[in-house]
Amino acid sequence: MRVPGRLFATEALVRAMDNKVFEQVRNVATLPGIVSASLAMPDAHWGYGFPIGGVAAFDEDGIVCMGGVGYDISCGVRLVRANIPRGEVSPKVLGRLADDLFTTIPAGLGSEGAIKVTEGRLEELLDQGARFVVEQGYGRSEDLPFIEELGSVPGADPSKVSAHAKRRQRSQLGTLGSGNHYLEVQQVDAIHDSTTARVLGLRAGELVISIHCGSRGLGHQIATDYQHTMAAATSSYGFTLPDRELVGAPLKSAEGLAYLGAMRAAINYALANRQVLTDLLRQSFERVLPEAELEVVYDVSHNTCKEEEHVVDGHRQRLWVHRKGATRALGPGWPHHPSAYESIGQPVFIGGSMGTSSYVLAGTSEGMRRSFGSACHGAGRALSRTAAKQRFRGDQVVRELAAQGILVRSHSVRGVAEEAPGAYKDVGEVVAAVEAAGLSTTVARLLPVISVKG
DNA sequence: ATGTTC
Repeated sequence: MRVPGRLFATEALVRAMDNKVFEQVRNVATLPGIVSASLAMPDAHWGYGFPIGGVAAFDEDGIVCMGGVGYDISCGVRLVRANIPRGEVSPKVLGRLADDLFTTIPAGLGSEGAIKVTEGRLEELLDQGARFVVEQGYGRSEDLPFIEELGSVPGADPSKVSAHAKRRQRSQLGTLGSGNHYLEVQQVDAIHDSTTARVLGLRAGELVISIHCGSRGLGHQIATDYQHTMAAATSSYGFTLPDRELVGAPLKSAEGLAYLGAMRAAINYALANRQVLTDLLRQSFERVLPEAELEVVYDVSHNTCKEEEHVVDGHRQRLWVHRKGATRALGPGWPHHPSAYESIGQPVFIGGSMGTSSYVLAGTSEGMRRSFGSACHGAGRALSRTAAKQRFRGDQVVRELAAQGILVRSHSVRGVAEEAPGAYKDVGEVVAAVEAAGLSTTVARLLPVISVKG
């Protein structure tokens, strides 16, 4: 190991962790150019090469690893506030909203949207992200300051994205996908930090909407393509690795630069995807609940590699920070923050599971020192998908949640069983561990009202 | 996560 491994968690969470996580944290610590420590968040679990919940930063002489980002490039969460109290919406209207969202928001494996992007326009989309789709009429220019990187990460290189990856996304812009992706209408249940909540426009009892999804088939295909490129690079640059899943290329190499260019294109695709979904969301609310006024609170990813400046051992350094299942949570004054958020750290959105809480957090200066400005990303599974399917029945889960007043609309009964609340750890415990470690502070808790899933 | 095993 070149650096120590460091795990942020409570004793109970460490005991619940797969031993594979510790092995993977240790493996990542051996990689060329890694700085300070190989980190894992309290929701860490076994992933491809890196643990999901893993954070690792490399200096310019280090490498970039596709396993440090994962297959769902730039998966993330956008929070939108509706500026209307739940109490002002009747159960009947909530039911109509659930049905309208279910028909309006394309979701599910292989789901397709109504938008076809021609090849020429796709290059612009991959280069400009949410900024491009706003110009095309999806959403408002006022949304852009409230998206990470102002809606468009620089340095994307669409020419490094394979024709196959481009083809796979053909009808996928503005779609949720499947698995743990969802669109959820929630109510602000508890305010933990009233000052920051006020800055974010979050008021107890009001409705908000979380959109959790990524770059769909495009990002997945980029990861698959570069897995092969990186394997070839690893052997040609003569790295010896503890795990072949950790293949990577020097940051300055042709292969490394190509991956970074393609990965940033996928980031822009994901930002555009969530922007188009926001537009569909507004259309749905406009039909059913026109009193609502939908404004973007923020949009943040949890599967990325980003070039950032951090202070390490007293001096400022340019680093490439891999966050895989770890939310960027930069401290106050972070680059590209909207002026309205001058006084607070980067907003962080932690999804629980269907039927449980989600949390809004904010990054801290201490998190900058301890985790390169990173936090957890979710509850983390307690049961595998297979185990969850054996334990739960999807139709029964839907009925039980309906009895609690939570409306689930899903394209897949089996998917609901896999995503049952009982298949996940307690998200509150994970969030408490992040806060105890000083990585972020808790701002508000959200409770589900309507859940739209693939 | 993923046209869920090229």
